[in-house]
Amino acid sequence: MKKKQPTIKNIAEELGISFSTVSRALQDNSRISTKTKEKVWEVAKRIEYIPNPAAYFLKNNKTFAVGILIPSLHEPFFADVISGIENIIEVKGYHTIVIQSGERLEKEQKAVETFLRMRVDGLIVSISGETSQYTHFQKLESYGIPVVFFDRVPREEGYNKVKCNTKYGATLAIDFLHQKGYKKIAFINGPENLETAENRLSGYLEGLKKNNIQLDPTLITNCDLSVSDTADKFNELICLPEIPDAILTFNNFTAMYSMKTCRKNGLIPNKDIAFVNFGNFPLIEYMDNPPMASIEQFPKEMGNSAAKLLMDCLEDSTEKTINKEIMIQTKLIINNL
Amino acid sequence: MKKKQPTIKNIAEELGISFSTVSRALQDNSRISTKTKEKVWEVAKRIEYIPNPAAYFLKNNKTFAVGILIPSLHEPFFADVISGIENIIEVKGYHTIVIQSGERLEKEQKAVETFLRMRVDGLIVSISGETSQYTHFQKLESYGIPVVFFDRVPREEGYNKVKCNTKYGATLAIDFLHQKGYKKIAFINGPENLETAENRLSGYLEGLKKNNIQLDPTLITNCDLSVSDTADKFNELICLPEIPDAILTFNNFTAMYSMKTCRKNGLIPNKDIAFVNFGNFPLIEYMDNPPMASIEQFPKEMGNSAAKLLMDCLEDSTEKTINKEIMIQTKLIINNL
DNA sequence: CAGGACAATGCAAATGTTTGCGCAAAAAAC
DNA sequence: GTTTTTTGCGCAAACATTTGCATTGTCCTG
Repeated sequence: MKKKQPTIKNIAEELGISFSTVSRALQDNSRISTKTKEKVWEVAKRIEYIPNPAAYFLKNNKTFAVGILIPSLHEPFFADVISGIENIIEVKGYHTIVIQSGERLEKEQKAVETFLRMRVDGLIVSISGETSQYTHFQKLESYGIPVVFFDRVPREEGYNKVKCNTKYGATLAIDFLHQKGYKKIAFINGPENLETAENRLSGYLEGLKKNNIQLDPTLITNCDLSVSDTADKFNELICLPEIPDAILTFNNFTAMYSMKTCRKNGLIPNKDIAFVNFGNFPLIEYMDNPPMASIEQFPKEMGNSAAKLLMDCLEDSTEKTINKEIMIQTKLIINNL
Repeated sequence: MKKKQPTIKNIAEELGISFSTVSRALQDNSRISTKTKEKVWEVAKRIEYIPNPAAYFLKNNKTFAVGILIPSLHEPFFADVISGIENIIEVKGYHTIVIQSGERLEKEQKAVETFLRMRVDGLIVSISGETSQYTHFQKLESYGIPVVFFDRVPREEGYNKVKCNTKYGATLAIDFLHQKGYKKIAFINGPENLETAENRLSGYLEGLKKNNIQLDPTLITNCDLSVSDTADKFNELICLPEIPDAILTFNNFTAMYSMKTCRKNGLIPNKDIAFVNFGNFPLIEYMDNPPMASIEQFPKEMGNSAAKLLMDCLEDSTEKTINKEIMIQTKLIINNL
């Protein structure tokens, strides 16, 4: 059975003073004499008193819990973002609760319910590949729980967003490939409902125009990020009358999946078809034949920014929620073989 | 500002009954008439009442929170274990709080403090590479908070453990390599303080004996799981008068790190030196040249077992804590190229 | 030496639940 | 028609904490 942890009452009894005095002493309130405070602190330390967060919440309506809602822990990008978030919030006394949506809208909605039940103070979210309406998040806002979206953000206005300049990244990728002499550059993009997919596409288009490459719409395709669909889309591409000589992929996994399919078809990645991907996979340097280049999205910075923005929302007690958009730069990293 | 979520008082006021009746109605208590219950349920649903967990905790001393303490989220093994845990506990109404120790004892101790502060109901732990004393966990037990260790467990008796039969796995690996004709099989093991490292070693030794391979102690080395130390240990191995023709590594990362160092030295993995590793890396199938074989540790099963054991501890209100050891089997997976 | 000022502390209410106990009214038993 | 049982519900305490207000004691001032 669970033994109770010490409370301020235990301290009060031991010192023969009232527990309200103890409470104030622990808060270093000026109304309590230094002598009493020191006695209280001594006892508190000795019996290893830890304030009870449940009681604190009842009075102050604050849990110091931040919910993190992401598609999957297995994508190293998100694991990095989490580390970035934690670094910022832990020094402010907050802790995190992570839930994975698994790219499913239904699980995402359930997760929001869970966060509501747990009374988190705020939420940091990257939406699932299926999400295109945001009513479940509006419920949070209606209770005054601030939400910060990162990377995969709602398409609508009126939300806190930390975005990544994937449009620019896509253009960089085309520049790079064009300079290397590639002409038929395909794009396996992510789900159309994701704004970032749209941005990547517009960067891709801009890159083509800039480098005077003729647009071929058959080279552009969207996948649902699953293994099978990525493979299907890759197979469609290499069945075209003119096989692409380079492919840009939505993330690490679509890169991996399509490179595997590439090999299965007897084609050698980066030799027969050049690969460039979004998201710099930390293990890429341990691959024999990684994508030729990757668009680094600086997940740690994104985590930092998202966390800072959320902290601002939580500390600024101004009535209206902040609605800020932050843009993180991208960079093209050439994976030297 | 945070708006308050509805309470049972709101329901009581709306129906003009006392809130204790509402409480009992929500619990489907037999003392309340069906008619009243139905009215209560209707209102509760309409105003989207969610019980306040803080208030519940004050009365019942239960948070329905399970702490998970792991070395790193970036090791896919642990990400899989987490999914395994969640599948079990979420149906029982629990949720998880994950903290990474980063292989550091100090962070691990701090994490335990945090879990204590948050009043988690129980804890699932895989200890850091630095951990060889367990006093910080004993404090948890002294408050009656059950702890289940998995994979990396304390060397001492008297704890709940979900282990993996890595000893058997190591023997399987030697069998495999011997059968393939390898004779000088090196072993880059993990930190000596980990019991699982000891088990892997004894499986390695048993495998050698079983296959009549002469033991060469210079082929056995321990690393601290960092990139640099792994590389160092690999370099030492290939500076030996007799270079090993095969290497068994402690986990996915040591495999990756040493394969990279291998290539840096102009040697081709699996051609000049065969690689076999513990932990089946999910992305291994997307590598051009993965380790020749991997010892699958079934992380999802481990997560399931650990979670079930913890649930047993939490539900069995028998005074004494259960001290159970569960063994998960391993399997050698040949990574077809 | 009464009165006020001020310092140090205690009381009690409030937060949202659960639950033992008690109380009324209706139903059943005599 | 009185007593007993049952039914249905409310009161209030308890959980750990914070905080507005009240209380006590001491010292100073007029």
